[in-house]
Amino acid sequence: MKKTPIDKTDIGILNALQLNGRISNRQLGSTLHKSESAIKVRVQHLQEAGLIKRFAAIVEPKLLGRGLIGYVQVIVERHTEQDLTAFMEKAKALDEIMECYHMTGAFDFLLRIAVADMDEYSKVLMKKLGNLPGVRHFESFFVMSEVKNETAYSIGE
Amino acid sequence: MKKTPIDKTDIGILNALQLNGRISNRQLGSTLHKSESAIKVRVQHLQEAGLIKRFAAIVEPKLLGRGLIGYVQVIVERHTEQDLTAFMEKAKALDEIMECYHMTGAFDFLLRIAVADMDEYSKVLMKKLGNLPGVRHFESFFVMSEVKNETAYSIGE
DNA sequence: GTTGAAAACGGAGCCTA
DNA sequence: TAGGCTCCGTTTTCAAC
Repeated sequence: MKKTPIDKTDIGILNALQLNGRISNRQLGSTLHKSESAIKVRVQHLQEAGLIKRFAAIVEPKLLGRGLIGYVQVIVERHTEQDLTAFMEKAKALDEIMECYHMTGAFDFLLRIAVADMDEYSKVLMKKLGNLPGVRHFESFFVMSEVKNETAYSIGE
Repeated sequence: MKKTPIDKTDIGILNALQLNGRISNRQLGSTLHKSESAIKVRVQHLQEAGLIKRFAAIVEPKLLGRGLIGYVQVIVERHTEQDLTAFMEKAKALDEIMECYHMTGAFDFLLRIAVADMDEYSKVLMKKLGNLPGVRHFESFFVMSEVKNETAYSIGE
């Protein structure tokens, strides 16, 4: 069905496609010394195996009215399965929450919020995050400047 | 030179390309009621204007030996420009640091680290993060499970 | 690999503000 | 008249055999 082990060619494909998701199979083949068809089936397999989740255009939120990025640490009231899953379901549904992780340590969830400005953040915090179920405590931290934001994992193997 | 205002067609293009970066111009045109050529020049303009930063394959780090994600809060010794820029330059150069933000509030930088496992994290912390210049304090938090990780900003205008 | 289909590219001409 | 569009021929890429 699918090949689990990854070889050097797959690594080359993954590294290249992470940097340019629109590179042609032919061009990939010429740098990796494989035929276009060989590249094609490998890319398909990488997608079916879930190594490539999707192809996406990476946009600049600053230029699209989502320039304020905040990270929010969340502590919930009780750590029952119902409460945790209820929180997670609601978090997934909110457009302003770009990322949500269940964390180890001093807090339970870490959220990445993207909004236009502090006015909107204030509204989101009160009207939306405030209504998330079972929350005991929020603490917000804001991004002043983005030093690095890399989507491409450098794969060496 | 370039068109700053974004219209409804651009919004449609951006929303679609964020979800599928490999959708064809022709297909985009048919849903947005424009010709293939019109879509093509708009996508070019969106790239030149920096609204689209790049196209990328989004991969699954768990399947690529980068399954442990940690967030690290960093407090630096002094907030001089030299110290801050020195830290940022070094952070940018480290492959394990996928994201680095200069933050407001109780700590100075937030790092997203992707490594294979706790053994590797321990080494990275001591050998690499420990050598970042001017650091006073680290605090690490780890992702137990990823509830949501969205790269597509929903653009409404 | 080869071949037919599909998509991208690039230019000419049209329409509108 | 400049910007944006459509139309269409050419080149490149895709996809199936």
